[in-house]
Amino acid sequence: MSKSLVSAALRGEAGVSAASRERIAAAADRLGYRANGWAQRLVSGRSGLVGVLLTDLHNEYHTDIVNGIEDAAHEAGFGVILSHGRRDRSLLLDRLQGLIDLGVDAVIAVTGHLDADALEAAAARVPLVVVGRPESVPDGAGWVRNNDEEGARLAVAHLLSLGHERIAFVHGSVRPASRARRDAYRSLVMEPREFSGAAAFLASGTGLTAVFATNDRLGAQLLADAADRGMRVPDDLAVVGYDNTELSRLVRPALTSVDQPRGAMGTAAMAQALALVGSGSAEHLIVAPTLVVRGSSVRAAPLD
Amino acid sequence: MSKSLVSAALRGEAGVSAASRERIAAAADRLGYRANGWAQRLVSGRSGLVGVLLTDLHNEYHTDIVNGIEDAAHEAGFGVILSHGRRDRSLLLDRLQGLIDLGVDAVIAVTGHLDADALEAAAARVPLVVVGRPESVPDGAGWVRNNDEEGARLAVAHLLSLGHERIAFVHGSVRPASRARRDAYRSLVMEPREFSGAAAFLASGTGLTAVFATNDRLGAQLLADAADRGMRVPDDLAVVGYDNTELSRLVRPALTSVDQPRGAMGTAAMAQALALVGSGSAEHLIVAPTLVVRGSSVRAAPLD
DNA sequence: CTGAAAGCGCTTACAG
DNA sequence: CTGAAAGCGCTTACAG
Repeated sequence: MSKSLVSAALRGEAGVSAASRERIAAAADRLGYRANGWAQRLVSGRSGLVGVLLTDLHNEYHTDIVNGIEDAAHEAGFGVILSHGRRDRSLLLDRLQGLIDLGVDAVIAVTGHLDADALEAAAARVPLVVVGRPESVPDGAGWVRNNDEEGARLAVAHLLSLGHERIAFVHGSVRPASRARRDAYRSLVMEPREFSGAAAFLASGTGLTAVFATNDRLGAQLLADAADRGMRVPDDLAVVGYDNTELSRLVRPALTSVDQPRGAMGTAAMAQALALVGSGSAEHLIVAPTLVVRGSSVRAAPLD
Repeated sequence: MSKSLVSAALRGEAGVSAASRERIAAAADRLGYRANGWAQRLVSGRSGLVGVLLTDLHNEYHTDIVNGIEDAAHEAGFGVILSHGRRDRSLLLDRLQGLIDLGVDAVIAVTGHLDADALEAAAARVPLVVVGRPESVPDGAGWVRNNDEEGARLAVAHLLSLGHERIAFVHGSVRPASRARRDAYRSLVMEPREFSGAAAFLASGTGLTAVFATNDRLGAQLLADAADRGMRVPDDLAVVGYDNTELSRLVRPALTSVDQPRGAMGTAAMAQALALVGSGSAEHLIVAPTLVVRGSSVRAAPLD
């Protein structure tokens, strides 16, 4: 039983008799032997690992994308390593560097918070796929995002179809995704009114009858603030959010929201990462959002 | 400029002149050189990495603990690798094995979902710290959890002090933490009534006036279901949750909830992991929960 | 500070 | 299938 035989058997290489394979597996089991991963990686030059960089763990949007990535990675025999930079730019860069130094075969950045330079630098060192909407994506990197313009259109068209004419847009931080939604909103509404934060909107007292929030958290905040002021939703105010997270189902009235196919986005991102590792090139993908109607915009809507 | 000098300089070892250090750093920068981490780990036998095993990403409870771990790890010069097994037992075991195979210096399992055997096997292979409440924790492993009995006592005492006499307990899956809360609840209430799930409670129509939910998600679900049935909270029904997550602040009325010092728990877990790596032994830590009163139990409570 | 040597634990050919 | 050899890219002594 040579060293090479054991190595081949343990890695499941062809050309090892069933008898040896079994004997070796049994012995390894008995001895608790496991190949040293660092030595394997050192010699093979590949890690079998893909690094996932997250902005924010505590957000279902990110989580479901990660699940999609993990499913696809597992199927391809890859391990997934998660790292998260909260919303701190320098922390995010630090974690990105950490993943690259670790030697992952590819990085999937699930964030819109990295600037062009940082992405450029990362893409030069490792196959890179971005999920989300940063300022720009370097050539040669993969990219998956939803069609924000279309999502905004769905939201606004829904409110217009309900007879609302004075519709506001509420955003938090102004990032590319939010900006795209706002631009689409502007092009569809006669007198666009934008507010930064739920409080600003409600304090304005402008008599607007509907609001499109750029994410569910803001949407939920609007519902809470409206309730605190004794406003009835959707009668006094109709609200539409974005992301269709669990939150949209837990609040009352439940929140009408634009859905992104998160699992599919993760799976596609992993497929692009594999393509980059293999052929060196990857496609970009823009997925279509859909609208999920609930009680925050239509009284008779199902509770979900 | 020998290989050894470069190695020492790059690792910031003492005994390298400032001049060499600078020249070497500059050259490395120019060439884009970075030491191969696998080779370093292979030869040093240490990874500088701690693996964190999560049950569920999309839960603020877990997220804040991770933040605490990361802060402490960063301070100690350690990197953090996250891995998550959703709520699937075999997936969780798989990920745990993956972390160990990767060669992390310690594993922090932020979950109560691993059974005694799995924990025992893991602890035999790597310094292990558990955050949460599994069935049992192996000797030699670190452990951090909150005092569930005390948390339940805070919740029930609060409701009793408001004059409620018929208080229900609602749980989801029955795990040790939930069981401990239930046992404490039982010992404090005259006629304990337990329900599995929010729907079961509300369908019962028993005229109970208050409910203690074993987590915020269930609490939020109870609020939603109560609203759907036209019940007024807290007048018709008072609700208390557990975990004091963002959800408790976003729903209306806002949810009274038991808080665990999550960040501190993460920090303590990392400290235990370092102690295990160093001296080989670690303490157990049980932290005290506190009660955060909001509108779901007291009408006049601040909105938060 | 320098430089050559040994070795970390594997995989990869290669001759048998 | 076997076994010896070389090498992956580093760090660790060690003699100068």
